Amino acid sequence: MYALVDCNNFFVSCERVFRPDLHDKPVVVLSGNDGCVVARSNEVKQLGVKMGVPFYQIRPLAEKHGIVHFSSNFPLYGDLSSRIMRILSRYTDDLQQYSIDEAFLDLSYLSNAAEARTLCLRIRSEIMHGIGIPVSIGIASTKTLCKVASHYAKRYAGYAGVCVIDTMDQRTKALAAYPIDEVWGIGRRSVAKLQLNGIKTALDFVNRTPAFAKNILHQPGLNTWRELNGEDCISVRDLPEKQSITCSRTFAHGVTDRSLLEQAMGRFCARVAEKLRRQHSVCRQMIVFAHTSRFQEQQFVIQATVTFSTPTANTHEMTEALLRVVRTQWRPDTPYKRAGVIVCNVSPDNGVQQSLFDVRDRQRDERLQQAIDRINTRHGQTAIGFTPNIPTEQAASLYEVGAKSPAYTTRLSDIITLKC
DNA sequence: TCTGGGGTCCTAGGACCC
DNA sequence: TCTGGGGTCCTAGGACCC
Repeated sequence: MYALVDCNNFFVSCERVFRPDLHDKPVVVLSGNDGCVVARSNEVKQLGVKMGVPFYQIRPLAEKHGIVHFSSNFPLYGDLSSRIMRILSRYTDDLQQYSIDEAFLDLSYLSNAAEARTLCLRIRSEIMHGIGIPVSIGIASTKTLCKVASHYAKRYAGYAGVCVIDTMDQRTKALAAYPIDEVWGIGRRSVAKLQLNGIKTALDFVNRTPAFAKNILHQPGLNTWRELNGEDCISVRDLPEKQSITCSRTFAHGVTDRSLLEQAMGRFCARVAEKLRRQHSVCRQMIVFAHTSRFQEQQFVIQATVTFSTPTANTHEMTEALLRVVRTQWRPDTPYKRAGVIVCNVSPDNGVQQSLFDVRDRQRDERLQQAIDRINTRHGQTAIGFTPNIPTEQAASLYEVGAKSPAYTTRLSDIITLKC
């Protein structure tokens, strides 16, 4: 038996923790650059605002209904998330965190569904009182069915936030009322294929043969079919080491100044290198890209895949490679709107096979890296680096973060003051 | 005017091996 | 004229997730 704990409207709920005045108000959280809506309160969902719409398209609606908007504040969401996960880990030896706002708990140590429900009601109230985030919990024998259950838990107040799918009868009823496009693992393309075959609900799908599922949707679709039929076959690994790490951003305005672009991309590079080192990994390849707006007719791209002869996680070495790419491919008077760095071919940093023709002094690189990391830990992550030092104001103008809330729980100067 | 960011897994086909 | 059989590894692209 599993329980899926899923935070309700997570980013919005995080903002509300420190703004109780917004509890019944319509609230959205926006993506980078205040571009798209990435989280909506229930009030906003009821107004018909869809996930992912560009914010400018709903501005009139937002003004009319007084929708409050926030720029995304990941330090806050990440911190509240880890507090929730810490609570959950007390209730099982096997906690699989699936995303920033969801986790599966293995509850097979309990003897029946009623016990599971009682426990989950307690977990729910502990998170509500301890952190201030409302969660929904779905309990079932497979992860896909947990998703179904949590969907009902979220929508019907009668469940008090915890819904169990235990018996055949409950499963049939739940699946009959569950649209096929809501099923975990069935995306847009698959929905189109299934609808051509007259499948509208999850029940329609499970009533077909496994051969049909495999034929239309291949192995992943067959796994989903099995899970909906109660066979536990999808595993979720708890925060494994990343196989690839990306840092990319869309800029508020097209960037035509090469130094500015280099500085921005240098930070992306430093970020991915740092994340690599934190998980004790090195990468063999790095993809560097920058391109003009994808909504323009004519597009220009800087794009290259760099292969390191010896796998690395060294910011200096990676930045050198990055700058070579940018300086070779950069076009003057071209407004680069989005850029990024991706590392792939990631492996553990112990036992790196050094290239026979390696000319770098790796021990020296290592000492320099450690010195820089120490300085940046102490004085801020961008205190020193390898790319041009752009005045703070100019660097800040790259991104729109007009409505960002304070880092209430992760920065000393942002801690709230209570007036008693 | 304005349109996010970060991941995973699977599959088919090419290139190569004996 | 006719042209085997059995593998592995890599890659790009598709599909999906939050």
